[in-house]
Amino acid sequence: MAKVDTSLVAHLPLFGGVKPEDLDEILREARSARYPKNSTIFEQGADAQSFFLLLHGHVRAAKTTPTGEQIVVRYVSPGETFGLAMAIGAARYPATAMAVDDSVVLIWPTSAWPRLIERFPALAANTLQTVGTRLQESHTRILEISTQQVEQRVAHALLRLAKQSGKKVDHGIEIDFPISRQDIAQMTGTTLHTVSRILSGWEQQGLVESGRQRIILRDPHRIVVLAERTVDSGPA
Amino acid sequence: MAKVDTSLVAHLPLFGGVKPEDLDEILREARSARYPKNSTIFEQGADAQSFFLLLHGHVRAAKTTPTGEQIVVRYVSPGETFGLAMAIGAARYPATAMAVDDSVVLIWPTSAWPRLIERFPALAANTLQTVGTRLQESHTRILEISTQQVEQRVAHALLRLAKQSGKKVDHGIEIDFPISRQDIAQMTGTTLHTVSRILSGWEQQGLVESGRQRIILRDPHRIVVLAERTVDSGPA
DNA sequence: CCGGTTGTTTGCGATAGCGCAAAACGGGCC
DNA sequence: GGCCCGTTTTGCGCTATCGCAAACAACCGG
Repeated sequence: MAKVDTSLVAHLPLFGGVKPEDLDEILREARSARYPKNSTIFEQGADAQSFFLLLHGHVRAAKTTPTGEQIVVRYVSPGETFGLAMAIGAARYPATAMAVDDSVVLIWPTSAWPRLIERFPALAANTLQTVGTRLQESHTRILEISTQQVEQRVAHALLRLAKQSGKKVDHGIEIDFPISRQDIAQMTGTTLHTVSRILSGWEQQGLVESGRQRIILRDPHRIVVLAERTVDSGPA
Repeated sequence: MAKVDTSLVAHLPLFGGVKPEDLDEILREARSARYPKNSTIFEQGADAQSFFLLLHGHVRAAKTTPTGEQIVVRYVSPGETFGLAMAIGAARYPATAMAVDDSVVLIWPTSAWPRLIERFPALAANTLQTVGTRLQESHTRILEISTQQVEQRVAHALLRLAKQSGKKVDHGIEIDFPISRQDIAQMTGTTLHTVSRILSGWEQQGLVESGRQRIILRDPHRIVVLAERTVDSGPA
């Protein structure tokens, strides 16, 4: 099995307060794997046999209703954990994880978790911190869906994606993984049609440039303004 | 200061895996306080100086936008913790907590948390579990707001309230704390007007009986049906 | 280089739910 | 017992957004 260099992961929040030699021990329990673009890492409802740390690539976590509709729970960036079902005492994954880019992950067996946190309590504290942060973000998202119009929500979503995974390009910021209108719709609680209309509009105003699964923010500042705009009318 | 009997709280999830004598030590760091109905326990944005365990009563956690709109994040029931800002490494409370009933809480200073989890790692593990569960519930809520119609969402909200804080009464289940249409609107991402219309309709069909800040589910079973109903039309 | 597949754009109704306004209601307080 | 205030109800027009359908466009594999 490929050995993972501790120096590559030592700085991650997950391992804060863990001594280097302990880190080595933790990593010895993991294996690494590569998931090609568009492959499924685990499926909602499946036995939660493992938990993951993303090293390279991007992973989309999505939740599906009984009737087949989905929402994107989040996009996972390198350095983040996902599939932490055991942290909440769940035996099954509450969402589906799919690689949106060729991705590399570290995989621990779920069964190792209790022992790991007992030996290295910092792991539990760190995980609590990240899960807590996600909870707060989740509440913010509920607040937005509940109180803002679609256009503002899409603006917020793009700004967040740009912050999280934006790559500077010539004149603007590009979201550096493939993302469709449908995906954005599923992040903002709307339909791909509405997202398409909004982006078309923005494109005409020079706010963004976009194409097939590709979005570049050309004028982030004005998008921020849009995101914060109150419901009342624009320029009379 | 009133001494808290360990036997009253020993069974709570928060203290799972904590030895009785340790529990005693943990409780010694807390003080208890009583908040009368409608009093504010802490305000969004305030310094997170304490975290709380609810012993009696009910607490509403709500988040407010810059423009003054709010959502109800959750209702806290006895035995649950709240105000865990430190768990996510936040210096300020992300929401406002208000007692909806006369309530009694245990209060620990935020500063005690790091020491507590170091000495009693089970606390971190237990808290991780509850925060993780809340995160999942939060995702479920996003899924509902994004994919269901208002009526279904209200149905789900009432069923959850009934499960969490329902009191059996003559013919039905009563939500055993004061809750207004506005509150329900803020839980489901709609307006008090719409909630009022829906409840009026349900009342006529004998599904619920309600009044000023009071709701009784008369026919939970049919409400479940409503909650699960797909968007398509009702009886042709 | 071509055909198929997947993602995007856009037009055009249809409508669920909002927002405003006003009236009715209920309960506690003096 | 009567008044005042917060809550609830309800009517009515409005519109943001959906939903469907159809035409495009871009990429992929052969």
